[in-house]
Amino acid sequence: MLRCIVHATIPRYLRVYGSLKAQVESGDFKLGDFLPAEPELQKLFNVSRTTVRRAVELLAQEGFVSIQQGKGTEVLDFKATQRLQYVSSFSETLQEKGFNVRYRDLVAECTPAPRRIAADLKLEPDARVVRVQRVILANGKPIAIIWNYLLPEIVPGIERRIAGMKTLYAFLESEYNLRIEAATDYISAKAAGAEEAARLEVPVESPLLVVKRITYSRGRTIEVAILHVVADKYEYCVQSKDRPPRAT
Amino acid sequence: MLRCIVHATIPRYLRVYGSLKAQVESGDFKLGDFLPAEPELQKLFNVSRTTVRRAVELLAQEGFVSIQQGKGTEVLDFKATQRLQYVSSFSETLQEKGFNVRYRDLVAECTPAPRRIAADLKLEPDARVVRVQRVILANGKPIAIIWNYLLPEIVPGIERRIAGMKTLYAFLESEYNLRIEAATDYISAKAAGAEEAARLEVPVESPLLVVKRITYSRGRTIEVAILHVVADKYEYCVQSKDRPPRAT
DNA sequence: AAGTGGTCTAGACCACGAA
DNA sequence: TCGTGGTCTAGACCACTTA
Repeated sequence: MLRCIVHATIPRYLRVYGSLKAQVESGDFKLGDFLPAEPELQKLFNVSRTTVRRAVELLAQEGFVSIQQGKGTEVLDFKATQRLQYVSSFSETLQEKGFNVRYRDLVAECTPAPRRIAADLKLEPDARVVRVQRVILANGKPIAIIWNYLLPEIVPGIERRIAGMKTLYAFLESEYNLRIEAATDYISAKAAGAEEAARLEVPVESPLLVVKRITYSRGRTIEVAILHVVADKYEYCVQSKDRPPRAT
Repeated sequence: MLRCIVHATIPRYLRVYGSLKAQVESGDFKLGDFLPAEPELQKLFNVSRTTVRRAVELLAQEGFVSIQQGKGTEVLDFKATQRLQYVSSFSETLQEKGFNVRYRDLVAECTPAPRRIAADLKLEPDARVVRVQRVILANGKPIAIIWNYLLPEIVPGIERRIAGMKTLYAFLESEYNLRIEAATDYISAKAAGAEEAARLEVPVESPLLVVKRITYSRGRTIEVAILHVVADKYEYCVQSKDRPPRAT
Protein backbone atom coordinates (compact mmCIF):
# COMPACT_ATOMS: atom_id res chain seq x y z
CA MET A 1 0.00 0.00 0.00
CA LEU A 2 1.21 3.46 -0.82
CA ARG A 3 0.23 4.68 2.59
CA CYS A 4 3.18 2.87 4.08
CA ILE A 5 5.51 5.41 2.55
CA VAL A 6 3.62 8.37 3.88
CA HIS A 7 3.44 6.51 7.13
CA ALA A 8 7.03 7.28 8.21
CA THR A 9 5.90 10.75 9.10
CA ILE A 10 7.84 13.15 11.26
CA PRO A 11 5.77 15.12 13.76
CA ARG A 12 5.15 18.66 12.68
CA TYR A 13 6.65 20.20 15.80
CA LEU A 14 9.91 18.43 15.02
CA ARG A 15 9.90 19.75 11.48
CA VAL A 16 9.33 23.27 12.70
CA TYR A 17 12.03 22.72 15.32
CA GLY A 18 14.47 21.39 12.75
CA SER A 19 13.78 24.18 10.33
CA LEU A 20 14.26 26.90 12.93
CA LYS A 21 17.35 25.24 14.33
CA ALA A 22 18.92 25.00 10.91
CA GLN A 23 18.30 28.69 10.32
CA VAL A 24 19.81 29.60 13.67
CA GLU A 25 22.87 27.45 13.09
CA SER A 26 23.40 28.69 9.56
CA GLY A 27 23.19 32.27 10.72
CA ASP A 28 19.96 33.22 8.93
CA PHE A 29 18.87 34.36 12.34
CA LYS A 30 21.72 36.20 13.96
CA LEU A 31 22.75 36.56 17.56
CA GLY A 32 20.42 39.00 19.25
CA ASP A 33 17.77 38.79 16.56
CA PHE A 34 14.28 37.86 17.61
CA LEU A 35 12.46 34.98 16.03
CA PRO A 36 9.20 35.86 14.30
CA ALA A 37 6.41 36.05 16.87
CA GLU A 38 4.27 33.01 17.44
CA PRO A 39 1.31 34.09 15.29
CA GLU A 40 3.81 34.77 12.52
CA LEU A 41 5.36 31.33 12.83
CA GLN A 42 1.89 29.78 12.76
CA LYS A 43 1.29 31.30 9.34
CA LEU A 44 4.79 30.54 8.06
CA PHE A 45 4.57 26.85 8.88
CA ASN A 46 0.80 26.58 8.67
CA VAL A 47 0.44 24.94 12.07
CA SER A 48 -1.34 25.76 15.29
CA ARG A 49 0.15 27.86 18.02
CA THR A 50 0.58 24.80 20.27
CA THR A 51 2.80 23.21 17.67
CA VAL A 52 4.85 26.35 17.20
CA ARG A 53 5.34 26.68 20.93
CA ARG A 54 6.45 23.10 21.31
CA ALA A 55 9.13 23.56 18.68
CA VAL A 56 10.36 26.81 20.20
CA GLU A 57 10.42 25.30 23.68
CA LEU A 58 12.67 22.54 22.40
CA LEU A 59 15.05 25.12 20.98
CA ALA A 60 15.04 26.95 24.28
CA GLN A 61 15.74 23.76 26.23
CA GLU A 62 18.82 23.25 24.13
CA GLY A 63 19.99 26.78 24.63
CA PHE A 64 19.56 28.08 21.08
CA VAL A 65 17.08 30.75 22.02
CA SER A 66 15.84 32.58 25.08
CA ILE A 67 12.08 33.04 25.45
CA GLN A 68 11.07 36.27 27.15
CA GLN A 69 7.50 37.01 28.00
CA GLY A 70 6.26 40.29 26.64
CA LYS A 71 9.33 40.77 24.47
CA GLY A 72 9.89 37.86 22.18
CA THR A 73 12.22 34.97 21.52
CA GLU A 74 15.84 35.96 21.19
CA VAL A 75 18.48 34.04 19.31
CA LEU A 76 21.45 33.23 21.52
CA ASP A 77 25.08 32.63 20.86
CA PHE A 78 24.60 28.90 20.50
CA LYS A 79 28.30 28.23 20.63
CA ALA A 80 28.37 29.55 24.17
CA THR A 81 25.25 28.13 25.71
CA GLN A 82 24.74 25.02 23.68
CA ARG A 83 23.29 21.72 24.68
CA LEU A 84 21.93 19.76 27.53
CA GLN A 85 24.16 17.48 29.48
CA TYR A 86 24.52 14.21 27.64
CA VAL A 87 26.49 11.15 28.59
CA SER A 88 29.93 11.24 27.05
CA SER A 89 32.86 8.93 27.32
CA PHE A 90 36.22 10.15 28.53
CA SER A 91 38.19 8.81 25.60
CA GLU A 92 35.63 10.01 23.08
CA THR A 93 35.86 13.48 24.55
CA LEU A 94 39.62 13.43 24.21
CA GLN A 95 39.41 12.22 20.64
CA GLU A 96 36.99 15.00 19.78
CA LYS A 97 39.52 17.48 21.08
CA GLY A 98 42.00 16.10 18.59
CA PHE A 99 44.16 13.94 20.81
CA ASN A 100 45.54 10.64 19.72
CA VAL A 101 44.19 8.25 22.33
CA ARG A 102 45.76 4.93 23.30
CA TYR A 103 45.63 2.59 26.29
CA ARG A 104 48.43 1.02 28.27
CA ASP A 105 48.40 -1.84 30.75
CA LEU A 106 44.92 -2.95 29.72
CA VAL A 107 43.77 -5.76 32.02
CA ALA A 108 40.35 -7.37 32.27
CA GLU A 109 39.65 -9.90 34.98
CA CYS A 110 36.96 -11.27 37.21
CA THR A 111 37.47 -10.36 40.87
CA PRO A 112 35.49 -9.93 44.08
CA ALA A 113 33.98 -6.46 44.19
CA PRO A 114 35.46 -3.94 46.62
CA ARG A 115 32.86 -3.04 49.23
CA ARG A 116 32.02 0.44 47.96
CA ILE A 117 31.74 -0.77 44.39
CA ALA A 118 29.46 -3.63 45.38
CA ALA A 119 27.18 -1.18 47.15
CA ASP A 120 27.01 1.09 44.12
CA LEU A 121 26.18 -1.86 41.87
CA LYS A 122 23.64 -3.11 44.40
CA LEU A 123 25.40 -6.44 44.84
CA GLU A 124 26.17 -8.42 47.94
CA PRO A 125 29.58 -7.52 49.42
CA ASP A 126 31.51 -10.47 47.99
CA ALA A 127 29.90 -10.75 44.58
CA ARG A 128 32.26 -11.09 41.65
CA VAL A 129 32.55 -8.37 39.05
CA VAL A 130 34.56 -7.80 35.90
CA ARG A 131 37.28 -5.25 36.44
CA VAL A 132 38.82 -3.50 33.45
CA GLN A 133 41.90 -1.50 34.26
CA ARG A 134 43.98 0.75 32.01
CA VAL A 135 46.09 3.83 31.73
CA ILE A 136 44.88 6.22 29.08
CA LEU A 137 47.42 8.11 26.98
CA ALA A 138 46.71 11.30 25.07
CA ASN A 139 49.34 11.95 22.41
CA GLY A 140 51.55 9.39 24.13
CA LYS A 141 51.41 10.96 27.60
CA PRO A 142 49.55 9.36 30.48
CA ILE A 143 46.53 11.37 31.47
CA ALA A 144 44.39 9.07 33.59
CA ILE A 145 44.02 5.69 35.23
CA ILE A 146 40.63 4.11 34.76
CA TRP A 147 39.01 1.20 36.55
CA ASN A 148 35.71 -0.06 35.21
CA TYR A 149 33.63 -2.45 37.27
CA LEU A 150 30.99 -4.26 35.24
CA LEU A 151 28.25 -6.73 36.08
CA PRO A 152 29.62 -10.08 34.84
CA GLU A 153 26.30 -11.38 33.54
CA ILE A 154 25.96 -8.60 31.00
CA VAL A 155 29.45 -8.83 29.52
CA PRO A 156 30.19 -12.57 29.30
CA GLY A 157 33.59 -13.44 27.93
CA ILE A 158 34.79 -9.85 27.90
CA GLU A 159 38.28 -10.89 29.00
CA ARG A 160 38.90 -12.58 25.68
CA ARG A 161 37.26 -9.99 23.44
CA ILE A 162 38.56 -6.75 24.82
CA ALA A 163 42.02 -6.67 23.23
CA GLY A 164 41.45 -4.16 20.43
CA MET A 165 38.85 -2.04 22.21
CA LYS A 166 38.78 1.60 21.19
CA THR A 167 36.34 3.10 23.64
CA LEU A 168 34.49 1.11 26.25
CA TYR A 169 31.04 2.52 25.53
CA ALA A 170 31.33 1.91 21.82
CA PHE A 171 32.61 -1.58 22.61
CA LEU A 172 29.68 -2.34 24.90
CA GLU A 173 27.24 -1.07 22.32
CA SER A 174 28.62 -3.00 19.38
CA GLU A 175 29.59 -6.24 21.12
CA TYR A 176 26.89 -6.51 23.76
CA ASN A 177 24.18 -4.26 22.38
CA LEU A 178 24.26 -2.23 25.59
CA ARG A 179 23.33 1.39 25.24
CA ILE A 180 24.17 3.72 28.10
CA GLU A 181 20.97 5.52 29.02
CA ALA A 182 22.11 7.69 31.86
CA ALA A 183 25.02 8.30 34.17
CA THR A 184 25.83 10.08 37.38
CA ASP A 185 29.33 11.40 38.01
CA TYR A 186 30.72 12.25 41.43
CA ILE A 187 33.75 14.47 41.21
CA SER A 188 36.34 15.16 43.85
CA ALA A 189 40.10 15.49 44.07
CA LYS A 190 43.02 13.83 45.80
CA ALA A 191 46.77 13.91 45.94
CA ALA A 192 48.62 11.27 43.94
CA GLY A 193 50.10 8.36 45.88
CA ALA A 194 53.45 6.81 45.01
CA GLU A 195 52.19 4.12 42.66
CA GLU A 196 49.74 6.36 40.84
CA ALA A 197 52.35 9.03 40.48
CA ALA A 198 54.68 6.56 38.84
CA ARG A 199 52.09 5.23 36.43
CA LEU A 200 50.92 8.71 35.50
CA GLU A 201 54.47 10.07 35.36
CA VAL A 202 53.79 12.99 37.69
CA PRO A 203 55.32 13.96 41.04
CA VAL A 204 54.00 12.34 44.18
CA GLU A 205 51.26 14.48 45.81
CA SER A 206 50.24 16.02 42.50
CA PRO A 207 46.56 16.91 42.47
CA LEU A 208 44.36 14.42 40.69
CA LEU A 209 40.76 14.80 39.66
CA VAL A 210 38.75 11.82 40.90
CA VAL A 211 35.61 10.89 39.01
CA LYS A 212 33.27 8.11 40.02
CA ARG A 213 30.73 7.37 37.33
CA ILE A 214 27.70 5.15 37.78
CA THR A 215 26.06 4.20 34.51
CA TYR A 216 22.58 2.92 33.82
CA SER A 217 21.26 0.86 30.96
CA ARG A 218 17.84 -0.71 30.59
CA GLY A 219 16.87 0.81 33.91
CA ARG A 220 19.65 -0.99 35.84
CA THR A 221 22.97 0.06 37.27
CA ILE A 222 25.44 -1.77 35.06
CA GLU A 223 28.82 -0.19 35.68
CA VAL A 224 30.89 1.82 38.10
CA ALA A 225 33.95 3.59 36.74
CA ILE A 226 36.69 5.25 38.76
CA LEU A 227 38.96 7.74 37.01
CA HIS A 228 42.07 9.36 38.40
CA VAL A 229 42.94 12.18 36.06
CA VAL A 230 46.03 14.38 36.00
CA ALA A 231 44.48 17.68 36.99
CA ASP A 232 46.49 20.04 34.84
CA LYS A 233 45.85 18.04 31.70
CA TYR A 234 42.12 17.75 31.74
CA GLU A 235 39.14 19.83 32.61
CA TYR A 236 35.75 18.35 33.24
CA CYS A 237 33.01 20.38 31.62
CA VAL A 238 29.37 20.50 32.71
CA GLN A 239 26.56 22.46 31.14
CA SER A 240 23.37 23.01 33.01
CA LYS A 241 20.29 25.09 32.63
CA ASP A 242 17.51 26.80 34.38
CA ARG A 243 16.29 26.04 37.84
CA PRO A 244 13.92 23.31 38.90
CA PRO A 245 10.29 24.30 38.68
CA ARG A 246 8.73 25.04 42.02
CA ALA A 247 5.35 23.78 43.03
CA THR A 248 3.25 24.11 46.20
CA MET B 1 -7.35 45.77 45.72
CA LEU B 2 -8.36 42.27 46.67
CA ARG B 3 -7.18 40.97 43.36
CA CYS B 4 -3.62 41.39 44.52
CA ILE B 5 -4.04 38.47 46.84
CA VAL B 6 -5.47 36.15 44.25
CA HIS B 7 -2.77 37.38 41.97
CA ALA B 8 -0.02 35.17 43.36
CA THR B 9 -1.48 32.14 41.64
CA ILE B 10 0.45 29.00 40.84
CA PRO B 11 -0.19 27.45 37.44
CA ARG B 12 -2.31 24.35 37.57
CA TYR B 13 0.18 22.13 35.79
CA LEU B 14 2.69 22.93 38.53
CA ARG B 15 0.20 22.02 41.22
CA VAL B 16 -0.53 18.71 39.55
CA TYR B 17 3.20 18.17 39.09
CA GLY B 18 3.92 18.98 42.72
CA SER B 19 1.17 16.76 43.99
CA LEU B 20 2.26 13.78 41.90
CA LYS B 21 5.90 14.33 42.77
CA ALA B 22 5.13 14.43 46.47
CA GLN B 23 3.26 11.16 46.20
CA VAL B 24 6.12 9.54 44.31
CA GLU B 25 8.68 10.76 46.80
CA SER B 26 6.65 9.77 49.82
CA GLY B 27 6.14 6.29 48.42
CA ASP B 28 2.38 6.51 47.85
CA PHE B 29 3.27 5.42 44.36
CA LYS B 30 5.85 2.69 44.57
CA LEU B 31 8.65 1.69 42.28
CA GLY B 32 7.19 -0.14 39.30
CA ASP B 33 3.67 1.09 39.92
CA PHE B 34 1.92 2.88 37.12
CA LEU B 35 0.42 6.31 37.58
CA PRO B 36 -3.33 6.59 36.97
CA ALA B 37 -4.00 6.98 33.26
CA GLU B 38 -4.38 10.46 31.83
CA PRO B 39 -8.20 10.51 31.72
CA GLU B 40 -8.14 9.39 35.33
CA LEU B 41 -5.78 12.18 36.33
CA GLN B 42 -7.99 14.67 34.50
CA LYS B 43 -10.88 13.74 36.75
CA LEU B 44 -8.77 13.57 39.89
CA PHE B 45 -7.39 17.06 39.47
CA ASN B 46 -10.27 18.44 37.46
CA VAL B 47 -8.08 19.80 34.69
CA SER B 48 -7.75 19.25 30.97
CA ARG B 49 -5.64 16.53 29.44
CA THR B 50 -3.09 19.09 28.20
CA THR B 51 -2.49 20.20 31.74
CA VAL B 52 -2.15 16.66 33.01
CA ARG B 53 0.33 15.83 30.27
CA ARG B 54 2.42 18.87 30.97
CA ALA B 55 2.76 17.88 34.61
CA VAL B 56 3.64 14.30 33.79
CA GLU B 57 6.18 15.35 31.17
CA LEU B 58 7.91 17.46 33.79
CA LEU B 59 8.13 14.46 36.08
CA ALA B 60 9.54 12.37 33.24
CA GLN B 61 12.13 15.01 32.39
CA GLU B 62 13.36 14.83 35.94
CA GLY B 63 13.54 11.07 35.92
CA PHE B 64 10.76 10.32 38.37
CA VAL B 65 8.66 8.39 35.90
CA SER B 66 9.00 6.74 32.53
CA ILE B 67 6.22 7.34 30.00
CA GLN B 68 5.50 4.40 27.71
CA GLN B 69 3.07 4.69 24.86
CA GLY B 70 0.36 2.09 24.94
CA LYS B 71 1.30 0.92 28.42
CA GLY B 72 1.25 3.72 30.89
CA THR B 73 3.48 5.86 33.05
CA GLU B 74 5.75 3.88 35.33
CA VAL B 75 7.21 5.13 38.59
CA LEU B 76 10.99 4.84 38.69
CA ASP B 77 13.43 4.49 41.53
CA PHE B 78 13.95 8.22 41.84
CA LYS B 79 16.85 7.83 44.22
CA ALA B 80 18.85 5.93 41.64
CA THR B 81 17.93 7.32 38.28
CA GLN B 82 18.81 10.44 36.54
CA ARG B 83 17.41 13.85 36.87
CA LEU B 84 18.02 16.74 34.60
CA GLN B 85 21.04 18.83 35.24
CA TYR B 86 19.88 22.09 36.73
CA VAL B 87 21.90 25.09 37.65
CA SER B 88 22.38 24.92 41.38
CA SER B 89 24.12 27.23 43.71
CA PHE B 90 26.89 25.90 45.86
CA SER B 91 25.46 27.22 49.08
CA GLU B 92 21.95 26.04 48.28
CA THR B 93 23.30 22.57 47.67
CA LEU B 94 25.02 22.57 51.02
CA GLN B 95 21.90 23.80 52.75
CA GLU B 96 19.85 21.05 51.17
CA LYS B 97 22.27 18.55 52.59
CA GLY B 98 21.53 19.89 56.02
CA PHE B 99 24.59 22.03 56.65
CA ASN B 100 24.43 25.33 58.42
CA VAL B 101 25.92 27.72 55.87
CA ARG B 102 27.61 31.02 56.67
CA TYR B 103 30.06 33.35 54.97
CA ARG B 104 33.25 34.88 56.25
CA ASP B 105 35.34 37.73 54.88
CA LEU B 106 32.60 38.88 52.52
CA VAL B 107 33.94 41.68 50.33
CA ALA B 108 32.33 43.31 47.31
CA GLU B 109 34.28 45.85 45.30
CA CYS B 110 34.74 47.23 41.84
CA THR B 111 38.09 46.29 40.30
CA PRO B 112 39.75 45.88 36.92
CA ALA B 113 39.02 42.41 35.57
CA PRO B 114 41.84 39.88 35.49
CA ARG B 115 42.66 38.98 31.90
CA ARG B 116 41.09 35.52 31.86
CA ILE B 117 37.95 36.76 33.54
CA ALA B 118 37.58 39.64 31.10
CA ALA B 119 37.84 37.20 28.21
CA ASP B 120 35.18 34.95 29.69
CA LEU B 121 32.87 37.90 30.22
CA LYS B 122 33.63 39.16 26.72
CA LEU B 123 34.96 42.48 27.98
CA GLU B 124 38.02 44.44 26.98
CA PRO B 125 41.09 43.51 29.07
CA ASP B 126 40.92 46.42 31.49
CA ALA B 127 37.18 46.75 31.94
CA ARG B 128 35.95 47.08 35.50
CA VAL B 129 33.91 44.36 37.13
CA VAL B 130 32.32 43.80 40.50
CA ARG B 131 34.21 41.22 42.49
CA VAL B 132 32.50 39.47 45.38
CA GLN B 133 34.81 37.43 47.53
CA ARG B 134 34.01 35.18 50.48
CA VAL B 135 34.89 32.07 52.41
CA ILE B 136 32.00 29.71 52.80
CA LEU B 137 31.59 27.81 56.07
CA ALA B 138 29.56 24.64 56.50
CA ASN B 139 28.74 24.00 60.15
CA GLY B 140 31.40 26.51 61.06
CA LYS B 141 34.23 24.92 59.09
CA PRO B 142 35.67 26.53 55.96
CA ILE B 143 34.86 24.54 52.89
CA ALA B 144 35.53 26.84 49.95
CA ILE B 145 36.72 30.21 48.77
CA ILE B 146 34.52 31.84 46.16
CA TRP B 147 35.20 34.74 43.87
CA ASN B 148 32.30 36.05 41.80
CA TYR B 149 32.94 38.46 38.96
CA LEU B 150 29.83 40.30 37.82
CA LEU B 151 29.09 42.79 35.08
CA PRO B 152 28.79 46.12 36.91
CA GLU B 153 25.93 47.47 34.81
CA ILE B 154 23.58 44.70 35.86
CA VAL B 155 24.18 44.91 39.60
CA PRO B 156 24.40 48.64 40.37
CA GLY B 157 25.05 49.48 43.98
CA ILE B 158 25.64 45.88 44.98
CA GLU B 159 28.46 46.88 47.35
CA ARG B 160 26.00 48.59 49.65
CA ARG B 161 23.20 46.02 49.43
CA ILE B 162 25.05 42.77 49.79
CA ALA B 163 25.55 42.69 53.56
CA GLY B 164 22.87 40.21 54.59
CA MET B 165 22.99 38.09 51.43
CA LYS B 166 22.10 34.45 51.94
CA THR B 167 22.83 32.97 48.53
CA LEU B 168 24.04 34.96 45.57
CA TYR B 169 21.58 33.56 43.04
CA ALA B 170 18.58 34.17 45.28
CA PHE B 171 19.96 37.65 45.94
CA LEU B 172 20.32 38.42 42.25
CA GLU B 173 16.85 37.16 41.57
CA SER B 174 15.10 39.09 44.29
CA GLU B 175 17.12 42.32 44.22
CA TYR B 176 17.90 42.63 40.52
CA ASN B 177 15.27 40.39 38.96
CA LEU B 178 18.03 38.37 37.30
CA ARG B 179 17.21 34.76 36.67
CA ILE B 180 20.06 32.41 35.84
CA GLU B 181 19.15 30.62 32.64
CA ALA B 182 22.18 28.45 32.07
CA ALA B 183 25.68 27.82 33.29
CA THR B 184 28.80 26.00 32.24
CA ASP B 185 31.19 24.63 34.83
CA TYR B 186 34.81 23.76 34.17
CA ILE B 187 36.22 21.50 36.84
CA SER B 188 39.83 20.76 37.61
CA ALA B 189 42.00 20.39 40.67
CA LYS B 190 45.05 22.02 42.20
CA ALA B 191 47.20 21.91 45.30
CA ALA B 192 46.51 24.54 47.94
CA GLY B 193 48.93 27.45 48.13
CA ALA B 194 50.02 28.95 51.44
CA GLU B 195 47.39 31.67 51.64
CA GLU B 196 44.51 29.48 50.53
CA ALA B 197 45.59 26.77 52.92
CA ALA B 198 45.48 29.24 55.80
CA ARG B 199 42.08 30.61 54.91
CA LEU B 200 40.63 27.14 54.41
CA GLU B 201 42.41 25.74 57.45
CA VAL B 202 43.99 22.82 55.63
CA PRO B 203 47.65 21.82 55.13
CA VAL B 204 49.58 23.43 52.32
CA GLU B 205 49.48 21.30 49.14
CA SER B 206 46.12 19.79 50.05
CA PRO B 207 44.11 18.91 46.96
CA LEU B 208 41.44 21.46 46.08
CA LEU B 209 38.65 21.12 43.58
CA VAL B 210 38.65 24.10 41.23
CA VAL B 211 35.37 25.07 39.60
CA LYS B 212 35.02 27.88 37.11
CA ARG B 213 31.41 28.67 36.40
CA ILE B 214 30.18 30.92 33.63
CA THR B 215 26.54 31.90 34.03
CA TYR B 216 24.09 33.23 31.50
CA SER B 217 20.98 35.29 31.92
CA ARG B 218 18.85 36.84 29.25
CA GLY B 219 21.14 35.33 26.69
CA ARG B 220 24.24 37.12 27.96
CA THR B 221 27.24 36.05 29.97
CA ILE B 222 26.72 37.87 33.25
CA GLU B 223 29.04 36.26 35.74
CA VAL B 224 32.16 34.21 36.17
CA ALA B 225 32.64 32.42 39.47
CA ILE B 226 35.78 30.71 40.70
CA LEU B 227 35.51 28.21 43.53
CA HIS B 228 38.33 26.56 45.39
CA VAL B 229 36.82 23.74 47.37
CA VAL B 230 38.39 21.51 50.00
CA ALA B 231 38.35 18.20 48.15
CA ASP B 232 37.61 15.84 50.98
CA LYS B 233 34.62 17.86 52.15
CA TYR B 234 32.66 18.19 48.97
CA GLU B 235 31.78 16.14 45.97
CA TYR B 236 30.52 17.64 42.76
CA CYS B 237 27.67 15.65 41.30
CA VAL B 238 26.63 15.58 37.65
CA GLN B 239 23.76 13.66 36.16
CA SER B 240 23.51 13.18 32.46
CA LYS B 241 21.29 11.35 30.08
CA ASP B 242 21.25 10.10 26.58
CA ARG B 243 18.77 11.48 24.14
CA PRO B 244 19.43 14.18 21.59
CA PRO B 245 16.20 14.82 19.65
CA ARG B 246 16.39 14.37 15.91
CA ALA B 247 14.56 16.27 13.24
CA THR B 248 14.92 16.43 9.44
C1' DA C 1 -11.03 -4.51 20.58
C1' DA C 2 -10.07 -1.63 24.29
C1' DG C 3 -7.12 1.35 26.64
C1' DT C 4 -2.90 3.88 26.82
C1' DG C 5 -0.05 7.70 25.44
C1' DG C 6 1.24 11.00 20.97
C1' DT C 7 0.00 14.73 18.03
C1' DC C 8 -2.75 18.57 16.66
C1' DT C 9 -6.31 22.15 16.30
C1' DA C 10 -9.00 26.50 17.37
C1' DG C 11 -10.01 29.51 20.49
C1' DA C 12 -10.01 31.82 25.04
C1' DC C 13 -8.11 34.64 28.65
C1' DC C 14 -4.05 36.31 31.49
C1' DA C 15 0.55 38.64 32.48
C1' DC C 16 4.44 41.07 31.12
C1' DG C 17 7.20 44.67 28.43
C1' DA C 18 7.57 48.63 25.58
C1' DA C 19 5.91 52.66 23.46
C1' DT D 1 -2.57 50.44 24.63
C1' DC D 2 -0.75 46.88 21.94
C1' DG D 3 1.94 42.93 20.95
C1' DT D 4 4.50 39.38 23.10
C1' DG D 5 4.64 34.99 25.42
C1' DG D 6 2.01 31.93 29.42
C1' DT D 7 -1.78 29.05 30.69
C1' DC D 8 -5.82 26.39 29.81
C1' DT D 9 -9.78 24.08 27.63
C1' DA D 10 -12.48 20.67 24.75
C1' DG D 11 -12.29 17.79 21.35
C1' DA D 12 -10.34 15.14 17.48
C1' DC D 13 -7.63 11.54 15.43
C1' DC D 14 -3.42 8.46 15.40
C1' DA D 15 -0.11 4.78 17.10
C1' DC D 16 1.27 1.50 20.25
C1' DT D 17 0.53 -2.40 23.71
C1' DT D 18 -2.06 -5.96 25.59
C1' DA D 19 -5.42 -9.31 25.62
